[in-house]
Amino acid sequence: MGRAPCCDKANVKKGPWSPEEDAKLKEYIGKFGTGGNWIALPQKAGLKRCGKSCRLRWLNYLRPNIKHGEFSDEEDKIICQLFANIGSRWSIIAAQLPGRTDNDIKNYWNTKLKKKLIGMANHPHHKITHQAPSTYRPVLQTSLSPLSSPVLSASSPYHCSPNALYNTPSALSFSGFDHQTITNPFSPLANSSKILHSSSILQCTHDGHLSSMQSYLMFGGAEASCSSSDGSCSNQISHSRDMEYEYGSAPNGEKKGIMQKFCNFYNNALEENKKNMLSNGGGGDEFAGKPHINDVGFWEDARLDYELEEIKKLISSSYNNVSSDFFLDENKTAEQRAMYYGC
DNA sequence: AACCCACACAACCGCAGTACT
DNA sequence: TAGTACTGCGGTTGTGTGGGT
Repeated sequence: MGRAPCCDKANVKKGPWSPEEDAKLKEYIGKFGTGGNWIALPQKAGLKRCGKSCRLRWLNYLRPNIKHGEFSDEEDKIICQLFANIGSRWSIIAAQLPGRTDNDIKNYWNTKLKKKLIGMANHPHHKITHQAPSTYRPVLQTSLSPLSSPVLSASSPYHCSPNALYNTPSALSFSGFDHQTITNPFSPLANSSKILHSSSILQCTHDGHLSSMQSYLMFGGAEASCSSSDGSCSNQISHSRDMEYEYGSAPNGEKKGIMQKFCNFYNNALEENKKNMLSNGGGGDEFAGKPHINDVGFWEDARLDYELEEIKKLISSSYNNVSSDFFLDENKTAEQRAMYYGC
């Protein structure tokens, strides 16, 4: 037996709110507050709405100091920074942006910001082969091969240690059921709602080439998090956890922070865009006026109420270690990984 | 002018967590 | 301790609108 519905579905109005309904709700809450009981509120306020609907309408639209309209560059930065670290925890992200709601930010991310970042990553000059030393991130380079290109053929010219195993990030996406094809994770296909996620074990041959040993498929959306309560995704995930992990740091032992990579990625995109602007004679610069991430105060003046460590603590039940387990973390989304790859 | 499509935003749905009895 | 009610959250869907053909 399922749980009781929160309201009588047959007798509640659905769909867009009318100005009259808005006024009623505003007036009632103005006089009496929510009373800590959203379920009872609509009846008291004379509204034929579900309590949840009233709550949403109030929180996302009617309550005072709600900010609507364009997001500022500053807000963009904060959203990107937090998303790269904590993922789609919109309520936590919203807590850093006064006047913005989680719903607002979620919509903004899904409709604009994500596309902007993916667009930056798709820039022909931003293939990570230009940015990542092939000696320690061979797999990442191949992950950005053109759509439908054969993946990791025996002649792949990447340097690696003989017999070392490499785990390809699970965010690498298949464009179809052909598991021999790995698509560019920045491609629109990787952004479609029904794609396959893959994870492969790759082995270095004695002559220093990579060969594919084993692949795993994961059904679900591009941002599959396998958070289903029935644990149906656990099989695929456990494979990843068992794999040897080879590229968590640079050969010199330097730890590459996620945000440092994202900053490099963002800045490179900015620089390339400027160069293109100059060579093309200007016009249509979507990044015009954007601050440089290395600029003094770029991040500093985006003061957050939560320090990163605090946020990590907040979400520790879901994420164990943001940086060192990045690729093994099945909760990382395609966009988060895209940021990592792109940097 | 009519139709189609893409986009942005609002709203809904279902689940998980928490408080209360 | 178990069951229930309620809230909050994140993912998804629905709807209105504007642009292109």
